[in-house]
Amino acid sequence: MAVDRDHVLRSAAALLTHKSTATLDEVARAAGISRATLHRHFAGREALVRALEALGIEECEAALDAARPEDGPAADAVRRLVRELEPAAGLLSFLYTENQLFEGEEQNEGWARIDERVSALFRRGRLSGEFRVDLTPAWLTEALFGLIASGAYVVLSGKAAPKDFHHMIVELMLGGALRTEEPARENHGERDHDQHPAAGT
Amino acid sequence: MAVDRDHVLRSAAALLTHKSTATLDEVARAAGISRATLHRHFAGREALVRALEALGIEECEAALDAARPEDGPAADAVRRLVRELEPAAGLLSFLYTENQLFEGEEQNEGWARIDERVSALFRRGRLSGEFRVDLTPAWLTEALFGLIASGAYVVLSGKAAPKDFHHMIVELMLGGALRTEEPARENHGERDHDQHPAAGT
DNA sequence: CTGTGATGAGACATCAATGTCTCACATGAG
DNA sequence: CTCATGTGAGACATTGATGTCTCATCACAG
Repeated sequence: MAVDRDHVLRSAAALLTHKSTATLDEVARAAGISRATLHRHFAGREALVRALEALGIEECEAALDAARPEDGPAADAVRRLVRELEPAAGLLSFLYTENQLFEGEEQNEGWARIDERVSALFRRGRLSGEFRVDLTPAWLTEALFGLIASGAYVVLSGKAAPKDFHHMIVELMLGGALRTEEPARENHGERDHDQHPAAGT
Repeated sequence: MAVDRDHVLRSAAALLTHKSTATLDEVARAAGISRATLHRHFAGREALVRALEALGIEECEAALDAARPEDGPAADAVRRLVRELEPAAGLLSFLYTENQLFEGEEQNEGWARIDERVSALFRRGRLSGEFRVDLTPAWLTEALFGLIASGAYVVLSGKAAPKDFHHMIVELMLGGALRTEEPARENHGERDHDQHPAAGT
C-alpha cells in the first residue's frame, strides 16, 4: 500500500483553503505524491472535492457528537461546539465558499443534517429563553459558520492569534460587540476563557 | 453608445455572486449582450473581476461616506453603515470569497483603505467605551464583512427575508445571540441606564 | 438615403487543466 | 532471485474557457 488517503485529503484541504483554484498537480505536490498517484486515488477534481466534503461532514458530525448540543445551557453547548469545530475550521472555510459554487445542484444531505442539528441547538436555546427570539435559528446557524470561516481567515492572515479563535467567535456570536454592564458571556458553569474586561464603569 | 457599462457590471456581480465560476459567455448573456461585446469592454475575465473589485470599493467608500462613521454613537454608525452597505451586499459577498483567491498577490490598496476606515469606527467605539475591549477592531471588521456575506447568502437562498437583512446583521453584530434584560438593539442613540439585576445564574 | 459606429453571431487558434496510458524503478513477499 | 504491487515521471489527446478576428445587421446622425 502507500499514500495515506487521510493525509492526502488533509494536505489538499490545507492547500485549497487558501488557494481554492490550486491545480491537481499542486494538490499532489502538497501531499508529497505525484499527480498520477493522486489520480489513482481520486478519479478527478470532482471526486477530490467530494471526498473533502465528506471529510468535512464527518468532522462536523464528530464535533457535534462531542459537543453534546443537547446538554446544559445552549450557550455552553455553542461554546463547546466552536471548540470542537476549531480543528476543522480551515476545511470548513474552504467548503463554505466552495458550496456556493454548487448553487443549484442538490446539496449534500450531510450538510442538511448538520444544518439541522445546529439549528436545533439554536431552537432549543430560543425556547429555553436563553437566546433572542428576533434572530432565527437559520440565521444563527448560517452566521456561526460564516464567523468560523471569517475567524479561520483572520487567523490565517495573521491578523489574530490562533489562541483567540474560540474567544473571538463565541463572544461575538453570543454577546455581540456592545459592551454591557453585565457581560452576556458569563460562563454558565463551564470554565472557558475568562477574560472579563471588568465591565464596571 | 451602447452597453451600459454599469449595467453590465451589476449583472455580472449578480451572476457571479451565486456562481463564481460562471463562463464569460454566461456573464455576457446575463447582461444581455454577446461575448464579443463583453470582451470589447473588458479585456478578459481578469479585467472584469478587477472592474467589479473597483466597483465594490467604490460602493464601500460611498457607503462609508454616507454612513458618517465619525458621527454620534459608534453603534449607530455601524447601523448606518450596514444600511448603506446593504445594496452592495451581493457584490461584496462575491468579492469577499474571491479575494481569498488572490492570496499571496498584493491586495488592492482600496480594500486596505476601507478596512482602515471600518477598523477606525470600531476603534472609536472601543475607546468611547461602547464596544468591548476583548474583541479587536480587526476582528470586528472581518466579522462584519463576513456576516454581510452570510446575510446576503441567507437572503439569496430564501432562508430569510430581504427586509430582515439589516436587523439580522446589526443585532447579531452588536448584541449577540444571548437574550438580555435590556436588549441592546433598543439603544438607538441614547444609552438607557441598565441597572437591572440581570445576574443570570 | 448614406455613412458611421456599435453589436451579435460565429469561426478559429491558443492555452491551461485534466484524463489516460506507458514505462522504469523501488520495495517487499514468496 | 523473481514476481507483484504501488509509485514517479512524463508523453499525448481531450476538453472547456478564452482571446482574436471577420462579417452582416441595426440604429442613428447627417
